[in-house]
Amino acid sequence: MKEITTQQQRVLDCIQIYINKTGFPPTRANICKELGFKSPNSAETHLRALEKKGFISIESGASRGISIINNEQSDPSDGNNYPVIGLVAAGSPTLASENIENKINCPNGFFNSDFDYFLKVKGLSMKDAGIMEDDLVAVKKTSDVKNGDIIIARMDDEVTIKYFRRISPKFVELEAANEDFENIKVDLEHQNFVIEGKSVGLLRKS
Amino acid sequence: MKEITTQQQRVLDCIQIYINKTGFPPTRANICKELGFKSPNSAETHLRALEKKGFISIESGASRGISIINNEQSDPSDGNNYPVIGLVAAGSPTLASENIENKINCPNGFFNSDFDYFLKVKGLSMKDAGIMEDDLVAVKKTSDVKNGDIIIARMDDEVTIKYFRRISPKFVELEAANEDFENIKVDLEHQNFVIEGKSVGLLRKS
DNA sequence: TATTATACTGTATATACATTCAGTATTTAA
DNA sequence: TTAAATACTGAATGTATATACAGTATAATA
Repeated sequence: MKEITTQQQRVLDCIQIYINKTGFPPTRANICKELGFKSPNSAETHLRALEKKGFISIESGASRGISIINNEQSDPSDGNNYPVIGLVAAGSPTLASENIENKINCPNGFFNSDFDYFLKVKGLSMKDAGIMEDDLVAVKKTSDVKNGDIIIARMDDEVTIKYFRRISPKFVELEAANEDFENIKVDLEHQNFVIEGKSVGLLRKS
Repeated sequence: MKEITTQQQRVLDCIQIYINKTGFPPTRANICKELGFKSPNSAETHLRALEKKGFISIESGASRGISIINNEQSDPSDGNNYPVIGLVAAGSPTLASENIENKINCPNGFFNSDFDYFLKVKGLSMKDAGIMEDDLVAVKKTSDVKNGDIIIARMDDEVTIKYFRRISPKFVELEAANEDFENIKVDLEHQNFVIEGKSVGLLRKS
């Protein structure tokens, strides 16, 4: 992160205040009015400078397409706000902001174990375990899992939620809770297999 | 705050998710793309309905001028305590202290609808709906239920959770979500039948 | 010394967007 | 049983908005 100038800071503050007031970012004209500029290009150049320095991102062509980049590393669970992450076929359920759909506030000790995020389930592969489409599974990040645990695993960029079963020192079986799905036998030596965490609870909002 | 429809809830969720992802609200076209509408007017009318009902505000003429109105009055630190009531074969799920197993603290607006208590489920009659033994169903006390709703009903002191279906003015059918259970046909004129409430969410603590 | 970044005014324009109008169909209240 | 609300498609339009281009001026590099 490079040095920010006084004027750029004023523009950045102006954007934040505008969002707080209205709920959406300002246009170039809005910024000009707030800060007394007489040309939209004044705002434009400041925005480009702020983007270049990494303080904001600008979506090309989109009106009001400004978003402030938050460099607070503290996030994932700030206070008791837990991120909701969509389960997509490809890509890992990282806590990167582009994967976070929203956040849910939970009191301390809401589930029997602490947890790190909610995973929004796609598909019905665990329906016999009572896990349905769009259910939110409370996931604790850990690789310490036991037979019968419901785990979130990643194989070659594909993320799945399944029952865990160790069948030999070098083999693991992932069992679906749905007779329409076949079990997956994982060769730990020759396959790219990562245990992201395990389910410690479930939330359904309907 | 008036009742929100399913489609309006989808639009509202879509807006929130879009803001969380991008940092700014969607256009009508964005909403159409997300939800599969083919005309921007589909989004427009939903937005007007949501505005009329007080869920959002729209700034006239401004692009992306949508902001979600947050009316959670109480601060997050002191959510409400909701009683957990055991579903027992006999006896009604009243809020009498002898029926309350414990209490669970939930922030306001935790589920999409407000609710009155958690019902601890016994048995697997609703397993195909993803409701398993010992699950906690968030129950809203109401008799205003539609076909397909999951309701909590009482017949002659026996409390059950089932799908609701009105089959004629004088008959109601209670459908289990489990092929091992038979549907129950209720004669409204000659049977003692009370709708205690409906399910608006679910919580599983394992 | 030439170059780059900062900090503006002012004009212009393609397009992104809100918004209206005209339909169709279904469901729900009065 | 008429009216209103819901839930859409499809087309049209004025304007809100991003963004490029042409300047001017100062301070900070290299």
